[in-house]
Amino acid sequence: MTYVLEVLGDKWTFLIIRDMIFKGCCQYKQFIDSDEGVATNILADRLKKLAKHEIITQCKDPQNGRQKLYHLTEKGLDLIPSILQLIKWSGHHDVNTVLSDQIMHYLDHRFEEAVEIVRSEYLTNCHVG
Amino acid sequence: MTYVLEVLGDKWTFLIIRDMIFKGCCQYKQFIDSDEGVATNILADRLKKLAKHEIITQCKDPQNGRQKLYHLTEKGLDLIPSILQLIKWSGHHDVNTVLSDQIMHYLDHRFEEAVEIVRSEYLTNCHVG
DNA sequence: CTCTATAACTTGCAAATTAAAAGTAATTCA
DNA sequence: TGAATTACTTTTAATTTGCAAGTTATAGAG
Repeated sequence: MTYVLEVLGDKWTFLIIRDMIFKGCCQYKQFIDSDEGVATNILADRLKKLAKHEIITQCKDPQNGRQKLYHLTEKGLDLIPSILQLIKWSGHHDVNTVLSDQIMHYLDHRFEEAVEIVRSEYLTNCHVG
Repeated sequence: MTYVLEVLGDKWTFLIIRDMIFKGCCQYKQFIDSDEGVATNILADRLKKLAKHEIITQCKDPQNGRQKLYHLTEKGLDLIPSILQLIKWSGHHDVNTVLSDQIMHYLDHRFEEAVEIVRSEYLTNCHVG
């Protein structure tokens, strides 16, 4: 539990992982352009930290040598249930979090399926082994 | 999701809620004495914030007028699934988090039951309506 | 082959936040 | 009445953050 906090107990770290899972973000630029507005030094620091904890991997884009690609590891993907539970909580208790009836139904009654959908969607879009 | 971070995106807030759920902490002194070592000003600030968001309630102890009692609301109790998912993740990926086979089995295969057990145990120990 | 653009950082500094220590207020118990 | 306990608040120093401005490496255009 202390480890979870070391890894996730920070706003920006959390948002980075969320943007990877749900927006398919995998480049430095994409995180910077994301609506949250993270500072460049903070982003670099958090990406380094996440890589150190093996939650993400960093590699050169074979198509474009000046870009790097960030991808979630299995350990990172295993955070999907936790994040979905938090989204579910928001759906129930935060007026500003408006989720469709279908999504709420999945979260409330078919949680494991929801996890699988999010996971396989990520793997499809980010086509990594 | 932004709301979750506003509420939980902070190490100490998270630890306070965890200590309430799993250690039955309900007094200022208990949080201070807890192994984590939170500073008094930070604790006061976070308890105020949690009360403002209606995740906990604050009331005078009828038995001892100089004490206050902090209790989780329904909204706060609804965080149990999120926290259990994080514990489950720790059990799988952090070498320092050692959970018994029985607990891991519950988290992996009977998650809803685990949530109910933790919830009703809290309600029993903290005997609030 | 040079020149400009782009991506991914790093550095420096002011501002905000946190931690540690000491102080305060209300209540209880001797 | 006076010491102890609980729940804070205040002060100050240290740490962390956010912003702006560099820096490095690669790509593509001419």
